[in-house]
Amino acid sequence: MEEVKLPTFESVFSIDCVIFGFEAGELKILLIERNEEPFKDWLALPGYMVEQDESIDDAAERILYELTGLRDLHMQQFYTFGEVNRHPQGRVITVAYYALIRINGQKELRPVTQFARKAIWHPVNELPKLAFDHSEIFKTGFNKIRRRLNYQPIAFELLPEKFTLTQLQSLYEAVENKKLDKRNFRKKMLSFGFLKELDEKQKGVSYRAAKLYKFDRRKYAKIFHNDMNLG
Amino acid sequence: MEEVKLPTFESVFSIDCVIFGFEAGELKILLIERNEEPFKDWLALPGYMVEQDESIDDAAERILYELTGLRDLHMQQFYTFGEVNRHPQGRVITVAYYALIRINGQKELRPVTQFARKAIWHPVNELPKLAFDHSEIFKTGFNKIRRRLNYQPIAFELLPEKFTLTQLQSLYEAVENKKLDKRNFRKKMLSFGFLKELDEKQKGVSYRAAKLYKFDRRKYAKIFHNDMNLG
DNA sequence: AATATACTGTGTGAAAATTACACTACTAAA
DNA sequence: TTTAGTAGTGTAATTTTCACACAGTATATT
Repeated sequence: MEEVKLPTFESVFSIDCVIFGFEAGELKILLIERNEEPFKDWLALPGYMVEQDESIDDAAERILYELTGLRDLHMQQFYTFGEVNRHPQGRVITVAYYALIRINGQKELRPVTQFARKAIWHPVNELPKLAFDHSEIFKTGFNKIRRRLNYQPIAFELLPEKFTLTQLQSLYEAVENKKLDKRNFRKKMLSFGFLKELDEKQKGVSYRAAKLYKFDRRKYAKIFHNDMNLG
Repeated sequence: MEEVKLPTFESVFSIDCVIFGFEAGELKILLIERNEEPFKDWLALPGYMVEQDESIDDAAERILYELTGLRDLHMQQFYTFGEVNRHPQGRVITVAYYALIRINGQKELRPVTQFARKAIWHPVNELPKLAFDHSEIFKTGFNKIRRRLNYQPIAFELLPEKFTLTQLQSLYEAVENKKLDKRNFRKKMLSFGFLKELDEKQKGVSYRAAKLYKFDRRKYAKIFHNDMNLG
């Protein structure tokens, strides 16, 4: 980082977002390329300051939109980072949020402020060093969703609306970073009863097309008041 | 609440603590009686502002000590509350922490600031309305430890160092609010292998004394890298 | 010393869940 | 029509969970 004189400020709150996506069998997160000091040109989590008159949940939505152009995802707070010197310009306590979304080739990622030069999807495996303590924030968030995957229906937010069981399995394998047994996985998933088999098949593959399924949110809610146990 | 003119302030961070204790088969939390506006004379969670030059973890320790006289407990952050109007005097975002401790009859609870008149243990079942949004904070914290009880060895922080299996069971029953089967509970607990049977028995009971056990932190760490599954 | 009281400590069988494991069926492309 | 590549399926062994009841023992009471 260059030596530049920067203004300092008193206590402020900020938000940082860890947004997961799944594409080509690979788990990715959304990063921005910073266009301002400090850490100009570095990759960072989308994050910015909370305004006086907005709740932190609202701030998270706004900030993500401004830095990446993404809207209307259900973000969820997961941890607050409050070390004294985590930000070089002053005291900044940041509340970290995560969300999981379908990566949508056509939906363009376009920051609406100058603060981010661009937003990109980056595989979680080969992450470079990120600005501030963002590497740590990412790691904490990844552990969080890794655990939540097994008792909350978050996998379906990462997949297209219609998906094959193999896609679902490969998502679990990517997050848990281990191979699962195909027959056992399918048996268990279907036994929950919240997957709806469609009268449709996968298109555009050069081999036997698989059946498509949908996640049935209503059935899920009926069956589980809270948890599913994929332990 | 009375109509009093109060100063306002800009953004500040605060900490609120949800401290659980277990006594006489009952789960309790630590509350203070406020001695200052707003919510003077109300019961509240121990909580106060974070200073400029302390991390939030440090602040949590300091604040708990100042308001209750308690020290050296391992608190853990669990959620951050950031609604705009949660505090009548200005914008206050609060990071909530929990801890579980042995209630120790002889250890006196004595606030070291005038801000709290006194600190008391209150059963979690019949909680009155608390100051600010503290009822909500408590509820969130209680749900958190209810879940964590099943995959982290937190129960042992609430019990005396030497405890009987029946005491352990009644703690689980209090937190989960349901009866458990004695034989199955003991079988499963012992099967983990981290309870050390002592050559000692319960004292001062007017019936057959039960064996005492200790939680063996070293064995626990060896056996579980992370989790135990009491599902 | 006998008796009442109150909790401790223990085992088994049935049911359910988890695991390991391998081949045929199908589709598209060559 | 052949090839390449994934889809889709069942069973048996093992492990885990669950339901369930009574004799043993320390103390207090008479």
